[in-house]
Amino acid sequence: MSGASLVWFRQDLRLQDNPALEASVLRGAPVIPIYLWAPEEEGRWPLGAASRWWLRLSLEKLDRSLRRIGSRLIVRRGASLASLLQLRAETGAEAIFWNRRYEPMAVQRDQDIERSLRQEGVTIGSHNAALLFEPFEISKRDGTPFKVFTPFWRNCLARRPPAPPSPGPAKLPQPGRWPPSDRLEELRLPPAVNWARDSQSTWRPGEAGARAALEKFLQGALLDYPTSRDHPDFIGTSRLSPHLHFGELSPRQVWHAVGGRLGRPAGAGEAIAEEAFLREIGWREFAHHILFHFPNTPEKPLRVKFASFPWMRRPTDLKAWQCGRTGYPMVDAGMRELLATGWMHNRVRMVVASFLVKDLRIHWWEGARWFWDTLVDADLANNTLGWQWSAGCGADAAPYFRIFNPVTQGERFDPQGAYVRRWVPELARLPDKWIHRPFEAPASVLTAAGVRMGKDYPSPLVDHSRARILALSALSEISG
DNA sequence: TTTTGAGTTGTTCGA
DNA sequence: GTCGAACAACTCAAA
Repeated sequence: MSGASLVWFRQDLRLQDNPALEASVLRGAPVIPIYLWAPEEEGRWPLGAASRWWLRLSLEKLDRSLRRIGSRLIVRRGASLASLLQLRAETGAEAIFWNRRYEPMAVQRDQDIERSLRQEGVTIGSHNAALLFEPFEISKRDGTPFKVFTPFWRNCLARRPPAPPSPGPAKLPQPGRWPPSDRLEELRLPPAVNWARDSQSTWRPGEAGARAALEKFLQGALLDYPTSRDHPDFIGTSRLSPHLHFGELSPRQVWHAVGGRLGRPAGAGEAIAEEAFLREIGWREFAHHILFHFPNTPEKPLRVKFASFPWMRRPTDLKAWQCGRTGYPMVDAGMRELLATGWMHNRVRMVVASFLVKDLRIHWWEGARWFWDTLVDADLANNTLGWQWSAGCGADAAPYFRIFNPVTQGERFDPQGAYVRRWVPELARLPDKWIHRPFEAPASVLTAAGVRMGKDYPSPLVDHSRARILALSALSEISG
């Protein structure tokens, strides 16, 4: 019999629709599933606290699922190449399979590893589990990558649709003897401080949780998605982002589940909703496309003239933004939701991002870094695209004059103030009229609601209309 | 090569 | 209260 196959799990923590796993089964030899913990190989972006919390639970679930089909997950700390060579020596493995990643550090590392292992005579198989379309297969007519979303997505939709997802293996062939595994506790994944108090009740990491979330979304919120996705006070979005990031669910599964629902006549409303939702999956594709072709965007603006933008250094204001104490209820509610649950509603992400980069004129890096540490769905491609877009220096960036007004956004998308009341409880007793602008409320109203401005709730860090004008003039400095 | 139309998510002002 | 126009100039994609 030929030597065993290693299946190297990375951001593909699932058994279904997992091409690397399938390839290893097809090979016919014993299969040894492994996970390698090497945060120092992630460059400037080692997993943040919220992601580590998620990863810990997801790995546990993966191990349990593997045990149900006669296998298990072998975990190792330390440099990936060294671990792979060590595992090969211990098990006599002759082939290694993995699914591709697209972050610049990971691409480089994987290439190096592949070269070294091939020299050792190991068979390597790398597959696509994370994207509907490979970034290196999509290009404009002239061969260069797209930089605008709409033509990019049109091009994707005109292609052969992604293959249907495959079911997971019913059984995995075991090796005669299992190599030793580090215990998950030894990786010290979850942060010492349990900052994610509410995360446990909000999320169900792992493949089963991911499929349940998808199912729930398809049967519930999808139909109203085009409008309800903008209202942060109830669950109008899919909340699939962390599952997709860790690969507990594949975009192919989402694509086919959305398009291929049985027993429902596809009315016009449904078609519009499905299209709108798949478009968001398209943005995820686009973010990976941009990151793959412009690998320095996590640190450098895509539009080079932004390199000279006069960003401000104001650590106290940054801290206030992080803790949700800016004096703008919509911003503060979002930042507190993030700290409590490891997630923030998309509409609110745009509001808080605009506030940081336009009202405070703090560098988008600071926002990107904070999101990286606190989001359970932190994803280098999405995070980079989102922050550069907000700052106006990225792909398809917002026009210079698009500066969100945190009060207007609150009144439009959280008209009853339910979202603010939930996350900024000290304002809960304010009437709707003032909930998004407590700093303008008459003294009597504040007293009646038990709010002392500057004590129970902070006065605004900046005056928005003034900050807006300053942002516009700063932007005009770098144009022309 | 040149030209043309278009580009996720907004705000404000004045009629 | 509602509505349309103005808000830069630039870059991108495709004809």
